[in-house]
Amino acid sequence: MLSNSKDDLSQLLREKGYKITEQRKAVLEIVMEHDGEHLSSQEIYELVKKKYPDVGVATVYRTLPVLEELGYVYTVDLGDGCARYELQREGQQHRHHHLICECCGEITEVKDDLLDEIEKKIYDNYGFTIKDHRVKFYGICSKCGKC
Amino acid sequence: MLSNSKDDLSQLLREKGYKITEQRKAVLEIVMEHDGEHLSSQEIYELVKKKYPDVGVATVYRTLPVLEELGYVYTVDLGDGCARYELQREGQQHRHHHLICECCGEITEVKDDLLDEIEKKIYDNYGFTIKDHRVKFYGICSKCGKC
DNA sequence: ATTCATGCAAATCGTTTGCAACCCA
DNA sequence: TGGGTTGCAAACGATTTGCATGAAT
Repeated sequence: MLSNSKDDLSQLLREKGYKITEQRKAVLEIVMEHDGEHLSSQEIYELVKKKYPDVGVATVYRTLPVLEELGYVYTVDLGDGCARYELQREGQQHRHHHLICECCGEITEVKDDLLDEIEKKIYDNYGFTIKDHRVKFYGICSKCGKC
Repeated sequence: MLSNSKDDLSQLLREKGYKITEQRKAVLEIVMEHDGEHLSSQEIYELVKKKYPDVGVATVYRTLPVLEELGYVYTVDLGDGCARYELQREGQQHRHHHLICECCGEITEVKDDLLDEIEKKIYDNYGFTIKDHRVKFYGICSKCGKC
């Protein structure tokens, strides 16, 4: 079970044979400060830079996959041609789904998984064992639906 | 109801105020020759180039969104950092789902939609009206499962 | 004749890489 | 000490853009 606390970073890094550096702490710090957002690597770099001006782009780009490996973040693909990251919530084994409003662009997270039955059907029909999924729904959110 | 036949291209282009050109016909021709594949813009360009050497990259890149608008293709995002296109099948109102094998990389299409119930639940819980979806399942296909 | 489409090359954008200097273990 | 890590700048790959030419209506 992984914890999202920043204090565990050192330990997790050590376990994987990575070195503990200020830069890695900085990137995690920034990402944790933006829970619920879907920042691109570029945006994360800019935020890191603002707080810690000496950190280079390459470091941020190299750190994000490490944080992903350690279970702190995972990538979200919003189809805009850049890698985006989202904080991995504690106790969440699967990625959650995203509702993307075509009107205002708001991204809502779906807390429920809801796919168990479908995944079973797919196993029955295709012999495909599902380990993870990425699900995006496009439509109109409740706010925009009223207008 | 749209038809996937290449003969309708001229008409659809005309309806939208686009001009009918050999290049647009060529791109559609190539895409139709590769039904079932998920070619990147780059790959489509190379295939077009092979058959019609005078067509430029920019034209292919400009044509694909037009074909998408006309309903001939839609984009698939396989997370490899490039735009991929797939032929839109006749009579298919929603995008189908993809099963991506983490072992051999094979991409299988799921013919059934299976999401109606979930979409209803999401409407009930979030007030979000779903118009389309992108669903990818990652796991192990039947062939790889046996090894 | 007008407007839109094309090909080319240059520009852009996000990301990766090579490398010398640097710092953690 | 010694190998992973960093910052910088250059390299990269996919895609887009400006522009003068060319083709379609």
